[in-house]
Amino acid sequence: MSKLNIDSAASRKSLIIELIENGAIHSQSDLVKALSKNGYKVTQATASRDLEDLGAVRGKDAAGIFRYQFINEANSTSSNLSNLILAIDSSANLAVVKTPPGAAQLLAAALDKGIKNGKLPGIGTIAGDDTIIIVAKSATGGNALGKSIDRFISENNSKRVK
Amino acid sequence: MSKLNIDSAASRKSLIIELIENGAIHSQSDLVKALSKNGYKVTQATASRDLEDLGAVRGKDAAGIFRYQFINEANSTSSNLSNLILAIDSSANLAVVKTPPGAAQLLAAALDKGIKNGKLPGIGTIAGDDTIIIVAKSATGGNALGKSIDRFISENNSKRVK
DNA sequence: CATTGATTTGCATATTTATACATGATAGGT
DNA sequence: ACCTATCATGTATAAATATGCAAATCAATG
Repeated sequence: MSKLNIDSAASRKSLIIELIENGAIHSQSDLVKALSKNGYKVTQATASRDLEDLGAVRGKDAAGIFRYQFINEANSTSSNLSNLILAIDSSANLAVVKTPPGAAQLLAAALDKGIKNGKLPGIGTIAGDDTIIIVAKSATGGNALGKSIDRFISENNSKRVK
Repeated sequence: MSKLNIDSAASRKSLIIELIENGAIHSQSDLVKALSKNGYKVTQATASRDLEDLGAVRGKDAAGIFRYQFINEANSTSSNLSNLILAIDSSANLAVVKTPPGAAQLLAAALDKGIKNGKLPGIGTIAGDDTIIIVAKSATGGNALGKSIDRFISENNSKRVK
């Protein structure tokens, strides 16, 4: 794990989020091609699974063209924060959490509580729209912090995400 | 047209909205069966087209089970009200407009303006969550009112829905 | 009520997506 | 280092969905 971004699964999903937000993914084979251009060689089966994990669905846009897009998170948000964690990555003293669009602030609020309580070994967070960066206490604590976050959110929420 | 509700397309779509909101539709063949139980005999192809028209998409729910559901309307809402008209039906002095869940109030506000301006031959509206009833001036004006509504909304908004 | 143009639908099929199973990789525990 | 359990992935295929085309239906008009 760790290192900057060459570790398959998590970073691949981050890329998929970007690709979808750019509106460029019309089918799973599209996605396979786009990933391939960026150095990720996976098959349609993996694309299908990734999209499922990310909660992306295929529907026609305003122009009547199929695109993958993110479904309204309102449903899952209410009960289960762990649904909002799409990927956790780390580097040196940082952990990086990807969320569905718009969910970062909400999830970051929960992480802040964890830090305040001493349940998470971090010293602070910043959240954008779909990404949260959490700063660890130690210079190499990013990786461990990522794992703590995963545990923290899953313990405080009923169902664990697959 | 008109009559109460035995006219295929529009009322079938209304039913589909209900079925989806009840969370009972997991696939298009599910939908074909459910429609059949309610007296609508259509094939999977028609189900596919109806779902497309309604903007419903298939994605896994919190429990990991596939369900059809409505996509976040926020996108289309902003620019184009005609996207919000899913079906227009009429009976005697009433026109009935179906919208995606939650969009009825918004669309009704626009219709109210049209009435106020004299651009729509109606005398008032009531809106629920996904349905608007508009009362026509004349005892048989529902049908014509429905058509006026369609025209009114499409003229005041850029793109016409398919 | 015949004609025309537009809309809806089914049929058959192409396209797309999901998944059972097998395999290789990874992490933990002893 | 070995064993074991868990997870990620590909392969092959099943399941589900979209769509070109033709037939049927409907609306409007003379």
